[in-house]
Amino acid sequence: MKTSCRFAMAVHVLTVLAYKEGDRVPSSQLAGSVNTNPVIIRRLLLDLQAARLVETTKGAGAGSRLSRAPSRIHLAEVYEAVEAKIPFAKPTRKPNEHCPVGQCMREVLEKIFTSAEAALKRDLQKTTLASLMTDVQAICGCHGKS
Amino acid sequence: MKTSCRFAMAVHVLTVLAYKEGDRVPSSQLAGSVNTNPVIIRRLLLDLQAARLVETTKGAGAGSRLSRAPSRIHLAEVYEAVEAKIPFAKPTRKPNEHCPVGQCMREVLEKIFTSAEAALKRDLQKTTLASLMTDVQAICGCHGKS
DNA sequence: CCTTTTTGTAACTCCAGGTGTTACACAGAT
DNA sequence: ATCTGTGTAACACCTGGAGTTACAAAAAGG
Repeated sequence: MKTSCRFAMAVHVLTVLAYKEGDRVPSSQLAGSVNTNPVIIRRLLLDLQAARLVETTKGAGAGSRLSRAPSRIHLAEVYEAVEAKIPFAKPTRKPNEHCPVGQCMREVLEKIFTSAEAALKRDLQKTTLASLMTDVQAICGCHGKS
Repeated sequence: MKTSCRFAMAVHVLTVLAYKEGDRVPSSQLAGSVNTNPVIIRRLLLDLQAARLVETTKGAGAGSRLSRAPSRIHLAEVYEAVEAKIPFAKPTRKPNEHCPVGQCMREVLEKIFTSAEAALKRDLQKTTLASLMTDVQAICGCHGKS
């Protein structure tokens, strides 16, 4: 299994926003922190906006901020917001028609994948942005704005 | 998140082998069931061999078979055997040196990813090849050797 | 109204990884 | 010796994500 970088980037971005405590942060600044292109960040923010995790405004002095307290944002939401909708890849080619096992393989795999992904989300649900921030502080000792 | 097709293919292959009840099955036949190329199957079998899930012999009348009873093979093993070693993608570029959050992001994400993957494996562990076979029977009614 | 800042978005390029294919050496059975 | 089937290399191909540039449109401030 593999995630795209999007989940890691999203967590990074949201953590930065949490530290900014409601200040509007432009995509260029977030891109600086993640060390990527502002457009990548904006595309990510679009997903986070749709999930009501951040609020973004346009214009001079504008940018994004969290739309909720960090304690009320858990990582399962982030995962759902930015990660691909189809978690487990199914083979592109159809299974052999004549093989009895192949016929119902897709259905069986579907069940397994759904259950596994649910377990994964349950685990991510245990971590909130707030608890993540205390971890960050414990590790590198940074806290407060910028 | 996304898996490669390898996990789905591996489950498919192992299920077929389970139905063959110890008979040696050549890669060409397995490829026929999955509807892919025999080389793809052989590459997959190499991983399954390394994980001691199947035994493969060479020569005329040879092929692969399960090395254990289906009830003693659970999907977490299969997952570990064939899936990429690095489950969650980390950004290729290093985070900005000047950003305090970026500094420890990797470490924090590592913890989260490890925990999430463990949860996923625990879920897969609940399904054995044998229980999967009863599901297959329930859905499409096939049972016994091909 | 004009300028500045910043987002949203399109149109690309680039790259990695997985899939598929062909070809061939080697191993084992009869 | 022959036939069957694996292990493996060397490709071509395709998809998806990351990155980049460019530009229209929105909002704020004079």
